[in-house]
Amino acid sequence: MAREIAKAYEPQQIESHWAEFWVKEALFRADVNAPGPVFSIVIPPPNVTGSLHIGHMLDHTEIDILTRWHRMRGFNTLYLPGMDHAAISTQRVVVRQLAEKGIDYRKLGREEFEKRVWQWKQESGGKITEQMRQIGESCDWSREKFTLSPELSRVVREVFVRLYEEGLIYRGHYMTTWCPVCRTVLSDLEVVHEERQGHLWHIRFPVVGTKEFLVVATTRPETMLGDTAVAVHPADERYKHLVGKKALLPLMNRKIPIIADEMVDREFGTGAVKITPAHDPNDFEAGRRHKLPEIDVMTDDGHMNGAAGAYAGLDRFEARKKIVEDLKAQGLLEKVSEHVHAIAICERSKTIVEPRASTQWFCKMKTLAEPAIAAVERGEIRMVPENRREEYFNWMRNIRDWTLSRQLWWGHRIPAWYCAEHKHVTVAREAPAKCSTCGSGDLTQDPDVLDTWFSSGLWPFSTLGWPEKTADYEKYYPTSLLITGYDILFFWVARMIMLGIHFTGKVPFRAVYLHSLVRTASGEKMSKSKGTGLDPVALNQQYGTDAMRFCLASMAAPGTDIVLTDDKLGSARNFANKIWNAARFLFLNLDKFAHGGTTLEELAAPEVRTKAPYGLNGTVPLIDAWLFARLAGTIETVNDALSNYRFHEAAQSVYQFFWGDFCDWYIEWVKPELQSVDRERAIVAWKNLFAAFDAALQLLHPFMPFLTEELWHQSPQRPGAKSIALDKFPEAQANWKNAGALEDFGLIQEVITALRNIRAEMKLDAKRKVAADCVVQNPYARDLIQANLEPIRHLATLSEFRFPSISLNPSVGVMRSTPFFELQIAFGEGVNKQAEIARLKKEIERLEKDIELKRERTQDQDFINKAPKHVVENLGIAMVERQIEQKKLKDRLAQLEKGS
RNA sequence: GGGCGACUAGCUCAGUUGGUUAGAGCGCUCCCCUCACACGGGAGAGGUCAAAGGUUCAAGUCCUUUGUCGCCCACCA
Repeated sequence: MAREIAKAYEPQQIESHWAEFWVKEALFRADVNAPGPVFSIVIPPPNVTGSLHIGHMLDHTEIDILTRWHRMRGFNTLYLPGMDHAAISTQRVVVRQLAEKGIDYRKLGREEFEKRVWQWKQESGGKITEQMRQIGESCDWSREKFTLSPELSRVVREVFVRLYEEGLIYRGHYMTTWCPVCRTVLSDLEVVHEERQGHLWHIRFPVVGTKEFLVVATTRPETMLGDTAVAVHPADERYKHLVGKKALLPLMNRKIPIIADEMVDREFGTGAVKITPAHDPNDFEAGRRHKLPEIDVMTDDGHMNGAAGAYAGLDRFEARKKIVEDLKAQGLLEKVSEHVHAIAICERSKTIVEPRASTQWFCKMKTLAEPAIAAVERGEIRMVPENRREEYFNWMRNIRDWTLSRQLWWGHRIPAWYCAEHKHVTVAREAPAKCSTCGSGDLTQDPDVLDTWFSSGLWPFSTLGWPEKTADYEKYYPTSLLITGYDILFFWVARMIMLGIHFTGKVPFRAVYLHSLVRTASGEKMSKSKGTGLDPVALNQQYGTDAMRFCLASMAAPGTDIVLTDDKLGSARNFANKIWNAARFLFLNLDKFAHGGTTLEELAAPEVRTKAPYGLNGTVPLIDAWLFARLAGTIETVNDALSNYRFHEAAQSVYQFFWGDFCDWYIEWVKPELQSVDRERAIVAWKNLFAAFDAALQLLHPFMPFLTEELWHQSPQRPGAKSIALDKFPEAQANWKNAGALEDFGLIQEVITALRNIRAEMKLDAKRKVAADCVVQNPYARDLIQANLEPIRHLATLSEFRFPSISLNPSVGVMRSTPFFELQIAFGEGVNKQAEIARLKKEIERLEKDIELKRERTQDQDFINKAPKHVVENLGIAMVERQIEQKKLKDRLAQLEKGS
């Protein structure tokens, strides 16, 4: 039964096959009744508008690695998938699409528009979950959730009503931030600040009844149309005499009071400030203090409105230009100075936002924040990397009320109704029949929807059935872990903690791992909807999903951002190919070997030869004891690293084990043994090879699920098993640990490397077999080397490996030595003496410096007295070793020079 | 205006609690298409750990200052 196995790993077909298999077999469906400790994780719900971008790829890779790892270790595991309705960005997408078809969404009307969005969601909203299936995420698809589903909307209303009844949600008229492109109010978090070079316009306000001017400085001249006062500091001598008088607002010819207020900074600008209560947060407060009228001069889309007099209808920036021109023409522009200031920009539309007083729904955050701060302080939620804690505390301690309402159509409609007669508010879980205050039946629901993060804030418990005490909720809440990017720490993580504790009395997750962001080569953040990023789907096609996963994992050091490049993906792809080819070697040779009559099952039944303590008598070969000791160490490192979200360390460790240890040394070492005429011996070799390979596949599976699943199925073992994903993660056996074997094999490796080094430096033909001599003083080391004579000869391409009883004569060949052994290849084999002389000189000099440093230290009384004993001892030993080595080299050099 | 992080090999980055000779991948040099793999094998070169002080017997690692870069938070017109 000779097999056909491709020479290079071709991931495409294999991936789609197993992706389909995992979904079809519903392998990852969680069972509340299954045994084992619980590991539950909910996905950071991607936007329904989205397709898989590189940030998701990282998120999802990390989540899936940990999920698969836990599952294989016997945890009752749930990975719950889902999507976010993403109020503002979804609305933007659909509005744009309609506009492309020449349809104005406002003309459609709300009901029709919502219908179109749902329709759109039906058609293309599932893209990202489809991609998640393709990349093999081990989700429980039967539990998939959507934030705007009827089921979760119920939870949203429940929470809203409860918070309202507790007095934590209120409606009021305050200063808010308005985006003229999105045409909605935003929360603080949706606004980003950017330093820009701007201007400070100094404008003359004539003081009524005098010839004086009061000069005010502003960065936004267009807002002056809504000015209702000018303020100076009460103690400012320059202006004291003007307080109480009126100023004439230029262009509008409105008389406005000159007031005194402590808020004014005498040092800034002219020390006089125009007050625009409707368009500036400070001015809003001042307006309240001084009972000033509030004049909103803008429309929802950033044009000047009817209150703006002659400027009505102009775009806000057009209006600014015109106003400046007009002021100049009237001689009222004192001067213009350069001014650097931070301007506020809508995170989504990138337009400059406007401070604007409006009536909105808010949530009081202080009371919610306190227990959320405490939970992290007490360590009930572990935050990784830890330095993010400070950021979290800082934000939470200075938290401000959350603007909940949005002037959008797509989202959770606010469950508040107003009666026609008195505008009484009725907040209810379901549409009420009459006003709760006056009993009127003429009710209208609030047109606004909730900030999309309101429903995402409930995600860990809303998805598990809360407020009902469902089996899922009881079993899987609190979730074990949250993995997401640090860019949404405040948007999402903090709010989940606050709302989770408030409503369930428990933290929503035991740990938060905030991962790195993936950046472009130029260091720019690749984020949702930006379009700057690499396309992971295309890259997965090109390199393989496993390679992508492994690449991301191996770069995902906590706290550092990732720059993904082709060469890195390429090397991960090479690793996948290496694994594939190691398997190919196993399978092809196994087939050949099996013709001898031994069944595959027999060969594959693991029988690790490390049960007895390994020794030189041959009962347990050194190579096996060494490999399984390395395996044990690798398992330990991987487990430890993954427990601490150190993906890069886990990946690196398994990479080194597979490539460096298993392929480069173990396979090469046992190759001759596998073909041995001694069939018993060969069978045992095969069993060990398989046992190690099997463990390696399991170890690799969380990182590279497709490749390992494929190879696991191609392996001849375990009849009846369904998937490696349900197999066990390898556990290090107690008798695998073997410090002696590690050390002893290390010596053998040194011998082989030293021999190869001579060959390479002396430019010997790589294929030419040469004779070498070896002198070992230490009897144990000599026995060890002699016991492994055959493999050494094979791996170092030697014709003969001799152990002369007399010491070696440096004048007859090139040598290498360590404290344990001396090796020599004679000049007759074609080596260059002069090159060796030069090398020796350099080496002696290097040792000289090293010895000198060590000598100084060993003579330092402070060091001897204060450093730990073992450090002092080790240093002494090291120095003596160096001295001996140097002496040898000097002798050798002397003899070589004498001979030449 | 506050707060945080980074600076280690040509490039991209690791480096847990301070302790012999600071690691990896890619790139580079030399040799090899050996019957798993050239997406490979073997052997190498390459670093005064941004700078200056300090603590310590001992500093890439701890402290201070400086420089360069990046990020977050912040209602100064």
